[in-house]
Amino acid sequence: MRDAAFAIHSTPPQILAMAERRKQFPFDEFEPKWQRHWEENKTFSVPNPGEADFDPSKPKYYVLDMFPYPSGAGLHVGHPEGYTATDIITRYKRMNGFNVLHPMGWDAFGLPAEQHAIKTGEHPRINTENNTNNFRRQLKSLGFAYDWDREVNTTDPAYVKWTQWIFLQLYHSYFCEEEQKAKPISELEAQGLSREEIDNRRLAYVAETPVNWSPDLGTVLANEEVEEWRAKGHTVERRPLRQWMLRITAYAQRLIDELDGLDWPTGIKLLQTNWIGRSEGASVKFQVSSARSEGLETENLNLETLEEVEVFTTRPDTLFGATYMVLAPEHPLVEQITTEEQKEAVAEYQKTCAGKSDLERTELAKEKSGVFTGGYAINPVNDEKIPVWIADYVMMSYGTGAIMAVPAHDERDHEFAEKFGIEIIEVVQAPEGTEEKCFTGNGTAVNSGFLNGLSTSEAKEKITTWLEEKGLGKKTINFKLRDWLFSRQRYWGEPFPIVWKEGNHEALPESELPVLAPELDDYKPTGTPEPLLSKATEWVDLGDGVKRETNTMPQWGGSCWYYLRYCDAQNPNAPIGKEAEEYWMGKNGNPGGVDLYIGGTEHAVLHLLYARFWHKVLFDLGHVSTPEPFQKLVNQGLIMGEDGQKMSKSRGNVVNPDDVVDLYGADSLRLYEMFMGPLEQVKPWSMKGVEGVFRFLARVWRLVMDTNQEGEWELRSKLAESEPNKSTNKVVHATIKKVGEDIESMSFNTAISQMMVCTNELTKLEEIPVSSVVTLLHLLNPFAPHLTEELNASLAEKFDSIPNEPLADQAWPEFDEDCLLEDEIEIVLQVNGKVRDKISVPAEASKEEVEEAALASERVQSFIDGLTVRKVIVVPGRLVNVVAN
RNA sequence: GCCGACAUGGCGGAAUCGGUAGACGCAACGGACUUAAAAUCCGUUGAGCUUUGCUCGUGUGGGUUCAAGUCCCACUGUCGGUACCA
Repeated sequence: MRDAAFAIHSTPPQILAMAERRKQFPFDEFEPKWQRHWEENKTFSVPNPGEADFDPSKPKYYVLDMFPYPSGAGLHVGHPEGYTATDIITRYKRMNGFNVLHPMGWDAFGLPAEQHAIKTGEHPRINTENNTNNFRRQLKSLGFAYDWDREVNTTDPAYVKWTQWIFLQLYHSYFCEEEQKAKPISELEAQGLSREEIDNRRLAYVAETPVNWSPDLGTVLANEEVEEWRAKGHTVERRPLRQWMLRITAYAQRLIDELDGLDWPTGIKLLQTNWIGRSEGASVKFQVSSARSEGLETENLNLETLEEVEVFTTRPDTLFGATYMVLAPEHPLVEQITTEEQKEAVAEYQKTCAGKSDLERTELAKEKSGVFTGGYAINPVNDEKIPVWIADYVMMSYGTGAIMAVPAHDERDHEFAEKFGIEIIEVVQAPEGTEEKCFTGNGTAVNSGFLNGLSTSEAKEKITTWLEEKGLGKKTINFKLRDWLFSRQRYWGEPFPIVWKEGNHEALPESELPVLAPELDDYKPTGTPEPLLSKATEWVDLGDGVKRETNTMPQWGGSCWYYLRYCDAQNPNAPIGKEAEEYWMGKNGNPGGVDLYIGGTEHAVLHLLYARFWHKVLFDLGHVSTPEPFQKLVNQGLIMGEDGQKMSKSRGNVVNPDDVVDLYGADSLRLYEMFMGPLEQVKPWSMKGVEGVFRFLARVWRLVMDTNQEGEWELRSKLAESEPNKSTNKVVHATIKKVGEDIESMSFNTAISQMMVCTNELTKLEEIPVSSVVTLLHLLNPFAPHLTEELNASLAEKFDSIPNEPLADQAWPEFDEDCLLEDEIEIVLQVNGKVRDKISVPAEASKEEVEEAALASERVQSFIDGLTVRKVIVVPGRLVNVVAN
């Protein structure tokens, strides 16, 4: 997936200079060696149900990384942060007897490859392949435990086929409101609906809509993408275009409700909920004069010439205070309503607005603007004539594109009314003590006829019922979420499996998938909204007036379902086989299939929302067995530059992982990324910090290895097959306990510090028990797999008690609670909450005994001398607090 | 403006349920080893003071409690998201 754009980098010389090349242990020899070992032995390949070697007795665990967009810049240090975390979990779960699925792949469609193709004339596939190879090399050099047999690439024809297949599932489905789920379109056909009626209900449909069009990129862009490309100097303008849309709004309610059962950060849940933006209110119908009905300007209304405008409001209780109405400048009724005198001003204003993007409209939002249309609306509650304005603070794309304006109780309306001298009528009395110029809270209805005296919530209810009875309105729920604009005019994306016949779209049969784009002579944009693929006239024209759809899908298409493909990556007959889907994605009593998903927050309302939508459609249609794709989500925090600023080429603070691996080895990079601080936190890079963990790994190495006279590495003479003593056992078992618990809670930094403590203890010993060392190597293995495997292999060669088997294939150590018990416990003695002394008592001492010992303390006595002891608080195993005055 | 997250030594951070604030690492300083340096090893390192010890100390101000980094109220600052959504 694309992340905040990172430019090409290599670590700047000043940072490299800090790290002179010192190899305290030969990581450059054993790291590639173990990587080769894992690759040749397919150590981390995991079989599917039904395959040889599949062990059904083991529980499954699916650990997923957000797959990268293989940019030309290569990995940056942010990638290995999340990847190391999932890798530790993977290795830990494997050692704990799970079948672990931990795959990697490439989100490889996208504009940068196409930009490269425009420049060089080279097919984007070649550039993509080069970049992918580089990314794969980099990831392998970090020793991640991926099952590379399951590698997927969204641009692979075998993958494109199933992305298109899923699009067709959307195309062939509609959303059944009663059952709140997707159902086959064939049901509507059976009901005898017309072609048009059916097309209007498909989950994938064609509509004319205003979009962000960039002439020099030659494509439309999602709202979220506009800023990024503008910053790179491209122009983006708004214009209406006919586009493919996906009906994600049908799922708005479920996308909110079903977040409930997910183990996601509350911030992300909130972000999605706000993005979907549910608001409850009422729609109200207003009669509006049209330009032809001069009558409205007088007292004599000519009802025959009235138009009807519907508005949405969350405050129907303020209807009596609606003193004007505003239509969005693009509202279709504006033309009919505008009077002859106002025509010129209105047209002028519309023109100004049309040239602005949403963004510009917002930037200029400080000052309200608008124009009176000359038309009037009738307030249905009191038959008052209210002026109709157009203003760009009303958006065509939300609600009905029209509002009733209540200047007394809405800040925007208030500002507007003040500027243009429109009447302001108070209809909600604020509670005592509230002094606001424009009260927007809940209060008591006043000046509101039959609503007077009611509380805001009662008034809302009463007016809504009243409107419904009169047929003037009804209770309505509105969502901010818009349907998903799903087509792009670029080349490097999946073509739609659609053809056009006599102005109608038609799906290609499954047998014709994948539909692949033809080679082009040049990849330059057409300069018009005509998609690039339209240049391939032979490919487009299928004869008999049948033409191919020339738009392509956005990058999000491939990333919406890649986690499913990993489960059954080679399946030629389906996107995912039933048995594989049920095993890896299947129910464990959880709504989500993937057990752990780690990635950045930048996809909170993009990929993570889109993927949930597709998954729900597939669930409704019976293709997957859980309603949600991702059970547990964790966001890793951004890694800042050494200067505390965001890493960027222009600041010269970018760190290239290749350089770090070169200087300190992959294990050091992995360990440092985990030792920096809590995974989810934003934190600055420090080359000195890398050196710190490098020194720790060197200490672990020297715990086992020593140089002989010839300067060769050999096992240390202090190692012995002896029984560890009590205190050694205590620290080792405490480490087993803490590291296990910390991995489970993803507190990797504290797990590492405990292993540092343990290493320091073992280093001090005159005779080092190999069993303790090997236990430490097990614990450290998920973090620093190369070093630990190498040391373990060396030990196994010499000592018979050590199994000659890679750590990755061994079980996670268990701790013995008895080893953690102490004979004597240190008790802190406080007087009035201040620490005054520390005593040692037997572990089994009773409360009374501890209290007695505490009061016997000379130091305590000296502090309570002359005072009366009021209370003695004994916290078993911890402290005694003597309260005296 | 709104929403969210965060605030602890010179720095990154630790502190499970309210119970010894500063684990672990970095940096700094002192020592050992060395002809010397690097590496390594050992030690010191929150601040202040009248230094066997005492006082202060987790953004600010208040509160609850025998006891507050942790809980409650109010505020300030930093970062992130979002923005005329009726």
